[in-house]
Formats: sequence, C-alpha cells, structure tokens
Amino acid sequence: MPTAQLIPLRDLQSCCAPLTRAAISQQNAESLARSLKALADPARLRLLSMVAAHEDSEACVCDLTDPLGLSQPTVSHHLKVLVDAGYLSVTKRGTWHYYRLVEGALSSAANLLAAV
Amino acid sequence: MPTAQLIPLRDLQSCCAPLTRAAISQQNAESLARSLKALADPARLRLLSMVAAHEDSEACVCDLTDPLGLSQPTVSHHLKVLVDAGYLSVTKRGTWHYYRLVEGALSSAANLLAAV
DNA sequence: ATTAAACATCGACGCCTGTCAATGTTTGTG
DNA sequence: CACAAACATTGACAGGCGTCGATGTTTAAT
Repeated sequence: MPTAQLIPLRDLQSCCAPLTRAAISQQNAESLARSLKALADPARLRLLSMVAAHEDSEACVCDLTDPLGLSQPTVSHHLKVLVDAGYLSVTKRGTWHYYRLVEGALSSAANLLAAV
Repeated sequence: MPTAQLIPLRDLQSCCAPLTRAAISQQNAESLARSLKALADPARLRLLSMVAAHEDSEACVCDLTDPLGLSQPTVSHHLKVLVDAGYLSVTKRGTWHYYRLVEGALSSAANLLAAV
C-alpha cells in the first residue's frame, strides 16, 4: 500500500496548509499591541473623548477628574499612559497642564488595526 | 471688592471649561475597551493575521501552534478570547476545529476607535 | 516668606492576565 | 474495544495593571 493512501486526501488539503500571504511580524505585533493596550481601558477612552469634546480641544487634569469619577493620581496615571503612547500631548501654562489630542494618532492606530 | 475680581479672568477661560460636544458614555467606553483588550496582545494579533493569511482563510490549532511558538493550551486560550470577542468563528470538522475571521469585525472595531 | 492650588510621583494593595504542564473530552482508526 | 490525534479545560504560578492615599514639586498669590 502506497504511503500516500495512509493519509486521507481531505487532511492534506485542510490541515497544516501553507500561508497564502505574509502574516504580521512578531515586532509589528508587539508594537501594535502596545498601542492598543494604551487604548484598551474605559477610563482612558473616556479621557480621550473628554479631551476631544472639551472647549478648544484641550483640558487640564482638574477638568477631567470629577467627570471621570476617579482620583487625581489615577487620572494623572492614565494621562501619562496616553502621552507615552503618543495619543496626547501636554503643554504647561502656569500651574495647569493642558492635554490635547495628537492629530491623526487615533486614526493611524485604527488604520493599522484594519490592516492586520 | 466684587467677588468676580477675586478670580483672574484667565482662569475662568482656561480651566474647567464646558464640554463642546458629547463625550463617550461609560457603557460605550467599557464595551469598546473590552473589544480592544481582546486585540491588545501580540499573540492574538499574530493569530488573527495568520488565520487571514492561511489557505482558504481558515486554520486549525495545529496550523498555528508551531509558527506562533506557544504551547497548544495557550493558543487555544487566545483563540477562545478572540472568538468570545467576536473576531473569530469556529467550525468543527472531524477532530479539527477550524477558525475563521468574522467578516467586518476588525474593521468595525477600527471604525469605533476612529470615532472616539 | 508663607500659603494654597495643580499636578506628578511613590508605595501598597487586590485583581486580572499570559503561560505552561497535566488532564479530560471527543473523534477517527485499526 | 483499544488506541491515537486534535483540542479544550483545569490548576497553578509569575508578572502586569488599575486604583488610592500620602507625599513631593512647581507655580502663583498674598
């Protein structure tokens, strides 16, 4: 009996088939995962939205703490995560630190996601 | 001295200004965060990409374990997360479980993200 | 100089998550 | 029926994460 007959044809067709296009690399996967991890939190999504919705599209921590319902250190922590990930920028005027959306950062993350 | 003069005008303009559009709700933020959390992992991003790149756009666990470099239980765990989040579907034929991308799931997540 | 306000940082706590080895379950094969 | 293969589930562990109170830092006002 030929060896080929030991393996049903269906198996050869269905299982362990080759790739038909290049999959994402490990490095790109880690990079995109980091970007998404920064967004994958309810508080941070709301912060982004609140900054965007705020007058002049910028907001200080005192604007955000009460509406968000979290402590000031926690809000500062989340804002730092968003800044480090490139979604927000900070400018300091006097005692206030003003956070603003980085133009195109969110949409470029969305584009990367759709291209996976 | 009138009370208004006790507070510098700049402060009234800059801090604690009102919202100019509706921010995302707490429920929507939690829902989107759950969807993003399922994607915010290098192994899961690679799994999605590998399934999409695979022949006939479907793959079984045995196709994915070796290229991913993780144990079979870990791969099964990640696939379950992606199925629960609605990004993958499963069909069982014989002993094999075939995973396939859910049409439009990734792009709709990307659209939600861009709309934050 | 003192005080107060805005914000960041630190330390600690509980919870969640990614990972694996071991085991269970289902399906096909001899 | 017995055995093997594909896959899921369980249990356990280490590390990461969200949260807060306490404290430090910087700036402005008196």
